[in-house]
Formats: sequence, C-alpha cells, structure tokens
Amino acid sequence: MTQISNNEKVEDTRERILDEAEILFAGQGYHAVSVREITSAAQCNLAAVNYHFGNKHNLYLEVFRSRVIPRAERLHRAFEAFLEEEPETSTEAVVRSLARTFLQGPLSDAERERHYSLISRELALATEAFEMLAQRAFQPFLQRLYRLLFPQLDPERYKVEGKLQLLCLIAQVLYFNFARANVTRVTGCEYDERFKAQIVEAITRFSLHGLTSDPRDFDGNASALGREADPERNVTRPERLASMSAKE
Amino acid sequence: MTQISNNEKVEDTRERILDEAEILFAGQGYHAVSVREITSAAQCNLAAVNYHFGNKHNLYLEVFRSRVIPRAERLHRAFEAFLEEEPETSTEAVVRSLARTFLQGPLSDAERERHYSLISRELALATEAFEMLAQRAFQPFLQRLYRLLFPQLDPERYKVEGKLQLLCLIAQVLYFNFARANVTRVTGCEYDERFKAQIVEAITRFSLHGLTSDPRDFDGNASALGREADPERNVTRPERLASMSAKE
DNA sequence: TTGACGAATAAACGATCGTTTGATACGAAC
DNA sequence: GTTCGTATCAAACGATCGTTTATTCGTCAA
Repeated sequence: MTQISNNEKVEDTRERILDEAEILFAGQGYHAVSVREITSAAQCNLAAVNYHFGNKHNLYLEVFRSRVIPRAERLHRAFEAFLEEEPETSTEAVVRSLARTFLQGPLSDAERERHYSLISRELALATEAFEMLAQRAFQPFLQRLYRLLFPQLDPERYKVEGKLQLLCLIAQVLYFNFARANVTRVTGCEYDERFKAQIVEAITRFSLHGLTSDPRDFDGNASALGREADPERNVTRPERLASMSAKE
Repeated sequence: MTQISNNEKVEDTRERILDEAEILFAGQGYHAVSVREITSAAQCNLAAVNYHFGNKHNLYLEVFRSRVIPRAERLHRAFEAFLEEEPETSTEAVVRSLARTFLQGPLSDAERERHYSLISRELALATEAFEMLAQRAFQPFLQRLYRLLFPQLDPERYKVEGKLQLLCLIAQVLYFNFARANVTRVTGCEYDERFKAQIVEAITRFSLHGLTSDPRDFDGNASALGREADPERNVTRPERLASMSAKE
C-alpha cells in the first residue's frame, strides 16, 4: 500500500479479510470455513489470502494476533477503569468489576460473541493460538487478579489453591459469554441489557458469598443488590435442606 | 445382524465406528475429521458409515444419542449415589456431590475428556445435537438441582435468579473439565487424583462461601476441608482489601 | 517513457472430501 | 438348492478443498 486516495478505500483488502475471517471462524470454526467463503465475504480474489497471509492457518493465527489479543488487552484496561470507579478496592469491587468487564464492558455484543467463540474453541486444545492467548492474555490478567484478591498471601505456599479460586471466578464469566445458547435455553432470557445486569449481579453475589446467600433476598432491583453487604446473610443454613427427602 | 458366532466379534462394525467416531470428533471436531479417518480407525470399509448411518452428520448425531446422552444419565445417577453417601442433604452435600460427580465420578479420564469435549463444542452452537443435549441431559438435571437447592422457593417468582445461581455452579464443573489445557497451563498441575480432589474442594468451598472464604484457611489436606463447617469463616471481610492500593 | 514493484485477477493445479455404485460373501428361510 | 436380506468390499463419482501459476493493472522512481 502506497498512498490513500479515497477515504472509503482506507480499509484495504488485508483488513477486510481479517474482519470477515474472524466473523466466520468465530461462527463456524476453522475447518468449517473455506478460504473461498472468506474471500467471498471480503469481496476480494481467492488468491488474496495466500498472497497476504501465506496460507489459511497463518490467517487464523493473524486473527488472534491482530484482533483477539488486542481486544483482550482492551478488556484488561476496561477492568482497571471499572475498578477505579468503585469507592474502595474491596473483594466485592474486584468481582463486580470483573463481571461488568466481561458482560457490560467496552465491546459491542457482536464483538463479545466473536471474541469468546474464538477463545473457547482454543481453551481445550493447547494449540498454537492457545499458547498465544495464554502468554499474552490469560496469564498476565490472572496474575493481576491474584495480587488484587490475595495480596496477603505468600505466593509460594498458597499458589495452587488461590489460583483455583480465581479459575472458579473466571469460569463463570467465560461460561456466561461462550455458552449463551445454553444460558438462554435454560433461563428463557435473551441477552439484553437488563438480563446482562442480572447476570453481573448473580456472578458477583455467587462469587462473594456462594450458595449460602439465600435467593429469597433477591429484590428484583439487580443493580442495587449486594452493595450493602449484610454480614448476617452469608451464614450456612444446614437446616434449610435437612428435612428434605432425596427423592422429588 | 443375525447371530453371534464369535465372542471376539461381538463388537460389530457399527459399534466400532461409533467408538472411533466419538474419539475423533471429541478430539478434533466434526469438520476436522474425515469419514476415511473414522473407518480407518474402526478398521472397516469406507462405505460402512453411509451404510449404517446414512451420512456423516447422522453418525455424529448418533454418537450423541447412543454415547453422550446415556453417559450423561449415568453421571446423573452417580450424583444421586454420591448424595446418598452424605450424612445429610445439605447445600454443601449437594455441591460436593456435584463436584465429585463431574471430576471423580464413574467415568474414566479418557471418557470424561471425550464427554466434555463433545459437549462444550455444542454448548455455544444451538444446533441439532445441542437441542438433544438440552432436552435429555441439561434440563432434567438442572431441574433436579433446582429442587434440591431451592426447595423453599416459589418456582415462578424466583425462577431466573435461582437458575443463574445454578449456572454459576455448573459453569465451574464444566470449565474444569473442558478447559483442562488452560487449567494445567495456569496451575502447573496435571489432572492426577490428588489435583482432582483439590479441584473438588476448591469448587465446593467457592460455591458455598465464595471468595469471602480466606485461602489462608487451606490446610493442604484437601479431602478433609469443609467437612466441619465453621460458621465464623464465611463472613465478609471488607477490611481485608480496604487498605490495598489499586496499583501493584 | 521506461522499468520496477506491490496488488489484484482468472484459471488451473493436485489432493481430498462425502457419497454412490455394483459386485461379492454369507447365513437363514423355504 | 434356491432365494433373500444383511453386511462388506474395491472402485469410482462429482464436488470442493487449499494452493499455485501466469497475467494484468496501477503507481511511483528514474
């Protein structure tokens, strides 16, 4: 590319291919998408993929390099911004900021869906793209969370236990993004702003107090829930289920 | 099939195809696996897939019908068995039984890996196989858990909030199974029996008390943790992080 | 004007895909 | 012994895959 003559041609072929490739890979997965589908969506010649990226697999990796990872870093910055909005850096503030980042953060809904589709496909695989994600997105963010939530811990002695608690937290924000179909199916709710706020509150509440927080305390006003912590609330109630039969 | 002449030929071609197809589909996904790979692994003729199952897609669905869903029902029964081992049907008993079912249940490690690979690929898709899973595995099990954990709730009024709490729980057991690569990467631990017991404890602890349970209470003896519930433990400790700076 | 170079194009490459065909083997039923 | 239905097989089908080739276009430097 030498010079830009027309503003409407600013987005050149290479970028259009990356855009369309991300959408298609996210929607159907690497093997289900053909190079012809991508170049057709990007309105360019079939050979353009091999010209700009060498081959299909390299295009896939470039989607992660130039799109997914920068977006993950953007989410990381959004988390820090949410955290600074909080009155104090409490455990609750961290959890709520995390849930907000991943459900109400700076991404559009379409972007979010693409992002987590691509990531969740790699999570189980330990491939090249997974390694890239782990090094440049997961690990730094998890370390940041670890220091925020467990600053008093000797990192050597309690390493694994603390990390497992973190993963319990991460598992939820990931699930509510990548398994949208299942969440919608189970709850009957679409992912509108109201429902996403409800999810944020559910994650915050669950991650702070677990199931010991009685759902009867829900008052329907999701955004206000949990702000005023009630120390009496999160006490185990073994008697709640003790009289229940195992059947029905 | 008419009669069985040889015990070694009990497992006929159709079953061998299903076995190998499940392994390959779980490992690489539907589109990445060719019919030739499957029939080669099953040591039968290429045309056998079309003869026994009509086409490739139907074979995929049959893997879910005859393998994945029955296994999910087996897990459901294992959960009930774990639950009956518990001294009382408390919230903790339900959570622990759930974590044990999905991490130490009746499945072999290879089986578990296959199972969750196949399921997690479908979770986001809302395809035909997903619908099958939702109707015959997810929904009945979630309803059972709902009644176990929230027997006192008017199912109409608190439906969504309670279900979201359930999904927070499910999200964890799913994550620790299907994102093994990431868990191993983050923690540095392989999925041996000791580590799986540690995960069960982490999920149980987190789901009961959330992050308000101080990791300093970990005593390293995973299987004994949480058995003796300490009512003082799960009280919010806002002072723990109040004095912490947002940076570092 | 010329040459060089980046970019886009149509066309074709060999390989592999899912599927179909027609033939063959074999046991059960009559 | 003949017929019939099931199962397996080698071989080939047309379609599509990722990739390569050769050519053309447009722009800038000499």
